Amino acid sequence: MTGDLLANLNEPQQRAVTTVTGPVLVLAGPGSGKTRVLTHRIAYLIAETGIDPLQILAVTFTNKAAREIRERLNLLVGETVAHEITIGTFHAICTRWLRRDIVHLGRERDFVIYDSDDQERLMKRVLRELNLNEKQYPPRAILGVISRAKNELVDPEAFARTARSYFDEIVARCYTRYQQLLIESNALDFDDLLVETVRLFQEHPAILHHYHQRYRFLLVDEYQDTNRAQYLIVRALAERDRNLFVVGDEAQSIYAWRGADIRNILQFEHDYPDARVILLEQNYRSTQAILDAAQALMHASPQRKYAKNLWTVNGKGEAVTLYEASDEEDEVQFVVDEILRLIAEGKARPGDCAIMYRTNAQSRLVEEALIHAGVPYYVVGGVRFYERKEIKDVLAYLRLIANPYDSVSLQRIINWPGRGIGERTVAELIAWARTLGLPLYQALREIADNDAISHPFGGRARTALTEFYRLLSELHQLHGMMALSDLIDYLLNRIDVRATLYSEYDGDEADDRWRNVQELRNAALKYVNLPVETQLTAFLEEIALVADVDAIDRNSDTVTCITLHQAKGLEFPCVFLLGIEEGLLPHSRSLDNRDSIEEERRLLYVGMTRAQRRLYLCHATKRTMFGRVNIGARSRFLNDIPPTLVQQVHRRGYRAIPAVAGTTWQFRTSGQSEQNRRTSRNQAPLPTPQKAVFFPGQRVRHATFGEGIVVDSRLIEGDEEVTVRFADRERRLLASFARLEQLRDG
DNA sequence: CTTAGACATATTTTT
DNA sequence: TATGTCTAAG
Repeated sequence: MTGDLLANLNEPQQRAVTTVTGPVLVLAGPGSGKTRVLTHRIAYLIAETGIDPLQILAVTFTNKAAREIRERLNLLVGETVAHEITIGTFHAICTRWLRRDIVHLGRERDFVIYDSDDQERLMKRVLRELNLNEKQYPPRAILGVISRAKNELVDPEAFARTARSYFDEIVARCYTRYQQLLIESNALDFDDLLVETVRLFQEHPAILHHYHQRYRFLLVDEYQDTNRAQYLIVRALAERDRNLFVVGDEAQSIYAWRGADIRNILQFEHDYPDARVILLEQNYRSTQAILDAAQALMHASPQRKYAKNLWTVNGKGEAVTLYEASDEEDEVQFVVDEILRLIAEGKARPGDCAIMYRTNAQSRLVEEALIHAGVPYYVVGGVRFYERKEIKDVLAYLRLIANPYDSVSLQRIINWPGRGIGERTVAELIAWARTLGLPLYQALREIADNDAISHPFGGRARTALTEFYRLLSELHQLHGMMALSDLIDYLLNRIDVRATLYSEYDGDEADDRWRNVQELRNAALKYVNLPVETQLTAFLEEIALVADVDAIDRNSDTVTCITLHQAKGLEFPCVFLLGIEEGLLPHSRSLDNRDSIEEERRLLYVGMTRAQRRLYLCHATKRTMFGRVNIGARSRFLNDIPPTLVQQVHRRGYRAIPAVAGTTWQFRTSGQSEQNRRTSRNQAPLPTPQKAVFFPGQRVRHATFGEGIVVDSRLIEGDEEVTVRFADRERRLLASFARLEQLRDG
């Protein structure tokens, strides 16, 4: 057994797996087999040391990572055993613990979880209550400060005491009220999930003791991304047995702006003087050429503690390519042409390629160029499913069914579908409820049921509010009474969501949105096997914490377009990095601060180390941003990579392909772009033709270029390259992407 | 209370 | 450029 688990591990990996007790810090360079070490270690603990799987707790940052670990453990120790190990994100695990014990903190166990959209809505309400201007005090900015405060375990009172600036004093007032409203709404935001867990451990040693007994072996992934609260949770859990195993890489810390505290990993040895430190430096992912360039970048950084020296047996490989584009169009065109070339030469498939950029705004051009070339692609991110308006609206009803005190949800749908409760009435309702110190739902109940109470609502408003209350309580009655999918069906009918959507949006868009709602309804079918009472809660929780279909489908053979942040943890044979320019990477917003500039450097490092075989670094000398042409200098980071490590390519006679007249509109509206996104993602697997389908002289039609005549056709690498003369010019297309429609002669 | 046009606004986002 | 929010008129 030992042989199996250690067989394919290098020496430091083996040490990491077999050092069973005491604190261990594993510094894992990119591509060094970190997940392997984590999973093999868990398997080793169980199989070799006889540790009870129930005593193992493994914490990750993403659901994806948690799932990956679980799946690999299924293979290593079998599903039955793997099932007994606690694996999850900080937030998911804390939620579970809080559901059990939050009553000890004076809160209800059926709390809802507010996502950033909910937080923002709540903060807007706070600002209005406090008569503050949203322009002067942007809700997001205030929430950012509050989030940082929470992560540092600073409560509203402490924050108010230490407020230095006028702005902070304002924030202090907002923070106080925001927290009151969260409690009143029986809601926790993401930060609260962590903070309340820390409180639980601090204020109730017996509960902490319970978990000391339960979890004897702790593993934490991506330790460099932990914030203060997460650090304290880990420290509390580990303080008795000290069997703490953390994995991380300070060079890949790119979330400081979200509160991640790089000191947690840098000071691990200080926190645990007896810690074993293990460096994983052998890289299994990239070529030496890629590693050399990436390392040159990092070696130029003034901030390095655990400098790693990555090496690989993969060989030198292709030189890293540097391309200086004249502008952003040239840049994406180069990338797309290069992808087409690699495909045509059989050196890559679309699914091998990833295009990475600093800001989401850059994705639009990329998308257009890919559509234009007929290459299947898919954009990671964008509007997440559960963040779509229609979905959130329906979810708001469901959340109210589970917890009518959820004031954000209530406010969200108080006039959706429209029922004559306007802004004015809502404002008055909120103000009135506040003077009575009642949650909105209770205030509504008073209006509906208590004739004696005096309130400012006469005639129409009063009727509308009463009816709304009756609707909510009717729906609330159904909680736990029927299967979730039936409940949703009932709801959709009761408020006629379909008709509402069709009245709000026209044809195609309404179709789209209604389809989304149905998709939501189908997602609920998954819960059919749970007891009826728990289906809704389980559903809502999964939605709150599992955020999105965070599975990037690597099976569909499509080019991946992705931000650098989201690319962390992924790998692709061919990686194209765009916009490596001053102002974009490092981003202009990071320039005033040394630390944030270094974070940008690490971001580039993360991007570069995603590449397995080919890496392209691109920048443009001229870029249009916000409708203005900017001259962009190449990024300072490129100067840190010696010219000997990159090969600069030039293109002669480049000329942007003019957009085909009358077709650009396709990319203009977001709705249409959404459409394109979907179709391209859902494209059927590539056919691999044995013989040519097209022949010279044949008439064909292309979705973008229109009708044309086939000039030439030949088979290449399992595909067919067709040359077609269109109205404007000749184009070479790959049959599998171009989806040419064959027209009959006549 | 809803609707059209003006106007300012503009990273990254594991949960 | 393109988005969301504010303002004035229907």
